[in-house]
Amino acid sequence: MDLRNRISSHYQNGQEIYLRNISIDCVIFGFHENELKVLLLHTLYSNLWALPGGFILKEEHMDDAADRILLDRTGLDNIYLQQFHVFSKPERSTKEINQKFLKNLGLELEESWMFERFVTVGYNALVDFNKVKKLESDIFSSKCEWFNIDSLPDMHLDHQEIINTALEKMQLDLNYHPIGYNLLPEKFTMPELQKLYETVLNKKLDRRNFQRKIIGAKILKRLEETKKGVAHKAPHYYKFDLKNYQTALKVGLGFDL
Amino acid sequence: MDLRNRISSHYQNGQEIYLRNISIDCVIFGFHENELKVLLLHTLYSNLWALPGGFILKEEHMDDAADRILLDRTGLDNIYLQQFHVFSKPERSTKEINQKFLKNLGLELEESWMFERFVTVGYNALVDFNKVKKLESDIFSSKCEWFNIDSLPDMHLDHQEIINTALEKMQLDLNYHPIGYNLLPEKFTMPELQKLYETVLNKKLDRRNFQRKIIGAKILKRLEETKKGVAHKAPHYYKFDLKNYQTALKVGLGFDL
DNA sequence: GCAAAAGTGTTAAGTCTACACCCATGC
DNA sequence: GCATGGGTGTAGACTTAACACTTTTGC
Repeated sequence: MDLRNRISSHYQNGQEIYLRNISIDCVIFGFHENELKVLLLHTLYSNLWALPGGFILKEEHMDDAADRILLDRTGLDNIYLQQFHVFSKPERSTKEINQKFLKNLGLELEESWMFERFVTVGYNALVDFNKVKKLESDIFSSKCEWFNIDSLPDMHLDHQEIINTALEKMQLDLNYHPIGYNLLPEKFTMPELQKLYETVLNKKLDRRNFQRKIIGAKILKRLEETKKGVAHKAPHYYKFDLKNYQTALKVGLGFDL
Repeated sequence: MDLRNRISSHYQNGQEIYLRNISIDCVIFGFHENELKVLLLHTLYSNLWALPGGFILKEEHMDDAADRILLDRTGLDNIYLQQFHVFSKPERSTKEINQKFLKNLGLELEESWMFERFVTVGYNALVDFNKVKKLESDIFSSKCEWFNIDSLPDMHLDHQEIINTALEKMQLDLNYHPIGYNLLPEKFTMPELQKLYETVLNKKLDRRNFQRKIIGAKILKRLEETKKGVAHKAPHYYKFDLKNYQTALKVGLGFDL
């Protein structure tokens, strides 16, 4: 089935398998070369970029739908994914915009469940940039790429607002919950972890105090192994102590950074 | 139009005015005689109690829908209402349950938009128990009553879980945001405010430290007037300094209690 | 005058911030 | 051997927790 047919079929029959009026958009953060990245798709029907999103199957838990969307785009499984906000402006997507998009693809339809209003649930995900080998666009997009958080392209609908809210939410969460697992490689150095926090929080942290606090939280295990090939004292590698990390996710860290 | 007709019409034609597959449930907290209360409706179709809920009109912002629901039940306007979580278990409401409920009302239907699965968005509201003069049930319920948070009756669907989550969320929020406005009368004493915090947090707080912190947050204005008719030193009345209160809602209090 | 609860201040413990020195490595 | 950046300790500032005494009021 060619792309046009698949899109047309989605517009004409999607309501048979998906819930109506509700969608999911994922803000997938990655961390690479000391920069915070977001995963975006280039839409086929406009010159805009969109968040990876999708719909909820009729018998599917919404969280599973978000997992599925993430898996489809990145091949990643078992990711810490959380809903953070519902976006529900009535004008956020309209029949007119949708018809225009379809027209750009050479399709025309009078009625479709896709023309109805959608309320969208925003999900946050933190993934290991390096583990993402596959980047697959969906049927509405041609490319799937990482963008630096502070040089984003023009965005589809209210997706810029969704990203802003996701970032704010993540910064708030940082004060309670650890991050890093899923976002860093399995072994990492303390300065790398600190860079991550600094990037997400967008502020400098004291190296010594940071180390003391994180160590105090007991979410790390220090390895004997040190990083090789650096022109200075070799930093230790650490990995997360998954058991304590999970606990901290639930009960919080107990301090601010 | 009698009640049965109204319900029947809602089941048969509701989809013309409401979004499908998505509903709203409000956890409305009130504070009275040192106890935290929740507003519940007694369902007509079962012996269970339900959260005040409803649906989103096709051209309505979801937040407005929540406001409307609250207004309809309590007559209260301009309430601090926030979405806190989306509940989306596929089995949380089923066609079978709905048909059973209808049958209890002497109605029978083969198909209805109401038989489809619903994802529900939980909203938190804090209201002044004393300002709520009107308590109006909706078309699915016979009574609208306050219940003590720790002696709740048997609940409809997953509404118990929704209340639990709402309470947890509110306890978390307390560490960042002030509460009290909307929940207390316009003038209140410091011990009354403290009781409110103690009740919501479910723990004792030191009277002196509490006072110092709250005063330090500058969200209160002390009045000259004192409470009369108490067999001990008369406490001052306070009211909220709305301007600073609003700021604190956004930027947080800056301390834990 | 006594019981009950409000108002206020102080001290000690704990936490956070800021800062300096030493150490290991590649070049 | 020197430049770079990692590893650790500590003093001072600040915040928080614990606690006691005085005040006002109704009875």
